Amino acid sequence: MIDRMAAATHPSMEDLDLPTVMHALADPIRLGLVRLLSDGEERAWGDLDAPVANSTLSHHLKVLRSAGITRTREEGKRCFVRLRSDEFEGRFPGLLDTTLALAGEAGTGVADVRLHSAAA
Amino acid sequence: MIDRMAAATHPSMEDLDLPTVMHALADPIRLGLVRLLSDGEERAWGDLDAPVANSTLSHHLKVLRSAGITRTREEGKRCFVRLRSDEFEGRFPGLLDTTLALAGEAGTGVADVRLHSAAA
DNA sequence: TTCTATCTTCGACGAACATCGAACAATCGG
DNA sequence: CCGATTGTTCGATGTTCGTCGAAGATAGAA
Repeated sequence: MIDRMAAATHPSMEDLDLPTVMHALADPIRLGLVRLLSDGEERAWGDLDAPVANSTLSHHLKVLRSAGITRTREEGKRCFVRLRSDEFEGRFPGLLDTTLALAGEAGTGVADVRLHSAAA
Repeated sequence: MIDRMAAATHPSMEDLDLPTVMHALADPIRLGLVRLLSDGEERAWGDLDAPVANSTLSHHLKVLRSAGITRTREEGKRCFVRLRSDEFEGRFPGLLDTTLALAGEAGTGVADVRLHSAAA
């Protein structure tokens, strides 16, 4: 149907509003993903190990992408994800850094998202 | 039924998790309320002028209260609301300040919540 | 071309959510 | 005691959300 080739659509930062962004950050799995990506490195989709089905993981990544938080790059058959840190910082100053600092601590209700065995 | 006298229940900061807090901050009306309270002053419930029915406003204030963001005080027949700034800062450092800074700007999707004519 | 790996989309489900009006409880003033 | 004021709760409605499995689409390997 869609577009592994049409390159997953990414919103312009100007088009984003605060409620949308907050909502994207209001889920344990998505916070776990953001935490995993917090070092700024790009990660392969297939290396992401979250406690949900692949279809659900795809959904969560779409929500993060739609909220301007992550960028997805397609390379052949595989996908890579990373934070849009700099751009996001320009639109919502401080929000990502603050959230990452909080999501990094234990007991904050963030899901355990890690990398599959063969880490990069 | 309940308890204008049992004093609206407020959670302990340790019992709060990040997804809950983010969710509370993911609504235009609630962000508008938080913005209105951002100066730290206590406001009378009846002075709050939000574009929703009273029952809905009551609901939103309950969500904020349950997320540890606001505190409600009852004095006789009337209610007063204020932010739990200091306590909240201790549990989620930086989050409230960052959010308030962002909610204060235009074009961020925050609802227009103000005070009724007779402002305090 | 055919098969395989890699995501994405579809369709469905139950749960949670925002919203309203009406009914209710509590307090204060006659 | 009666009535007005002030929020809160209830019940209902329509929407959105998180989740899954199955089916689809694409790129590369065989």
